Amino acid sequence: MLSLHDTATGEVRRLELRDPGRVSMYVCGPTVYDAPHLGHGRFSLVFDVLRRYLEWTGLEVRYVSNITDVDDKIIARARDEARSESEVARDQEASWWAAMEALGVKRPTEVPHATAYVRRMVDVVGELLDSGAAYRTSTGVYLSVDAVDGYGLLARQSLGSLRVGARVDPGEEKRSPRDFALWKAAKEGEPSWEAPFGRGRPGWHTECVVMSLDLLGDGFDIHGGGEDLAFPHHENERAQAVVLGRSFARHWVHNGWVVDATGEKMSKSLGNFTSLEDLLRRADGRAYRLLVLRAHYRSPIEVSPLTVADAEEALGRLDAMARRFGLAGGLSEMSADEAEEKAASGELAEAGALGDFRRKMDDDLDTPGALATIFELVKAANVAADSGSQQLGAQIAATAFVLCGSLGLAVEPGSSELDAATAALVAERDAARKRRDFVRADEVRDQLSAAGWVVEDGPSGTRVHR
RNA sequence: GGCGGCGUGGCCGAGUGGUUCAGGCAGGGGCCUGCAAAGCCCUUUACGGCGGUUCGAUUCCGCCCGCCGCCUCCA
Repeated sequence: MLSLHDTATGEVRRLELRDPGRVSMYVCGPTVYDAPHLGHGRFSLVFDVLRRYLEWTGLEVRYVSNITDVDDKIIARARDEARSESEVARDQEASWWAAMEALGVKRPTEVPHATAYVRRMVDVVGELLDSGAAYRTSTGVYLSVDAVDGYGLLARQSLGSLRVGARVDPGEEKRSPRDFALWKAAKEGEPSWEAPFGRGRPGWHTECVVMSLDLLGDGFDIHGGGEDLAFPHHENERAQAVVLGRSFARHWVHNGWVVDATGEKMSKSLGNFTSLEDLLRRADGRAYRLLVLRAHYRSPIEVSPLTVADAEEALGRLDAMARRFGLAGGLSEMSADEAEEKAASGELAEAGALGDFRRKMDDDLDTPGALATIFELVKAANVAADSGSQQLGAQIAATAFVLCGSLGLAVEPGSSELDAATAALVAERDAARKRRDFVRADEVRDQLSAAGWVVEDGPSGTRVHR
């Protein structure tokens, strides 16, 4: 069974499931006010890999990830563009899913939208008011963090040691600067909903606690997101659950930053971010997945033209393997159990590698180690084939292919479907080489390369792909 | 100020108290090839500094230097 680092304890511990065989996980999704950037891509990939790996090992995963579609920044953008908030949210959500598809991220099993949960949030805010931990002001409803046992757990700091950052806005009438908004009183021209404590809209920290508990139930298994969400966002969600007397996430998982070539965190406020769209225009989405997998999920990753190109080269090595051994399709969906059966029956080679791979993944998702296992298989497959054991090579390669599939890394042989003109050129090159007319053969190769084909000569003649 | 992380060979990036090696990429040499491509083989004291513990530390402890993050919207 998998062990994962838990932010609440600061330790790697075994994942103890609420319901054996079934995993419930909630990952904070995007606020749809702008184009998704590399950081969004990273958390999506990290949790997609976690989800896929759990599924691959035979667990049933319920993966909920929300869309925040009501928020200050959406309102601000709508205002700037003289559009409605719902239009902004709809458009930005569309580019979110387009980017997710390009990255090969599986759709979560449920995607709750904040605006569809306002009723439930109103109920919860009412309960928090009834409990006495929340209070009303002229600007909304706030939760008093002093009323929360163990506030600061996820920051791993005591309440008293948390420095107060921003000054308290006198207009907010908060009792403590760290109190946070559960409900924001309606302002002219902003989206708002009716509530017993006044018309308004929900605060960000309320939607996730409501939706996660509503869909996954008390004591669900994993709550995840980027490291910067640990505090205060996740802490504030937890605070509400504590006040409500409901058991919340059993395990907190947070991923590290994307940093630029100077080692600085990529963020909107610093302006040093790259949109996913920019990256995907320049590079294969699979290369970004590989780049993310090459570092441990809690470490920062450097994304720069250099590291992306490096990942693309490594990906090319995997694709070349698929080409050499004719791997495709269905294999990549083989589960761990099936793979082990096939390894036992000899259909897949290198059974030891399966165990090795799982040991590494089970150790807090050591994806760099898992990739090393895969690349060792690639080499072993090539060595076997080079020494004449084509079949053994193919079995080893198939094992590597299955493991890539478990990480959502779609290894592809590339397209080698030829149009008639290309096929004719290939035939001509073969003929020219046969009669040792290398001048003509080279001319044909140049023509093919100019048309975007990669030319490889093998024992069975010229092969091209792109 | 509080809390936390990091510093590994040209680059990215794992890992470990001690004999042999993470892995990828790039460069160099070789094999194969008509030439390429792909593939394979080889590639020179790698572990921030100073102390300490130890038979032995890159790995443990202390100090120092440097970098980064959270404490405020942020994946």
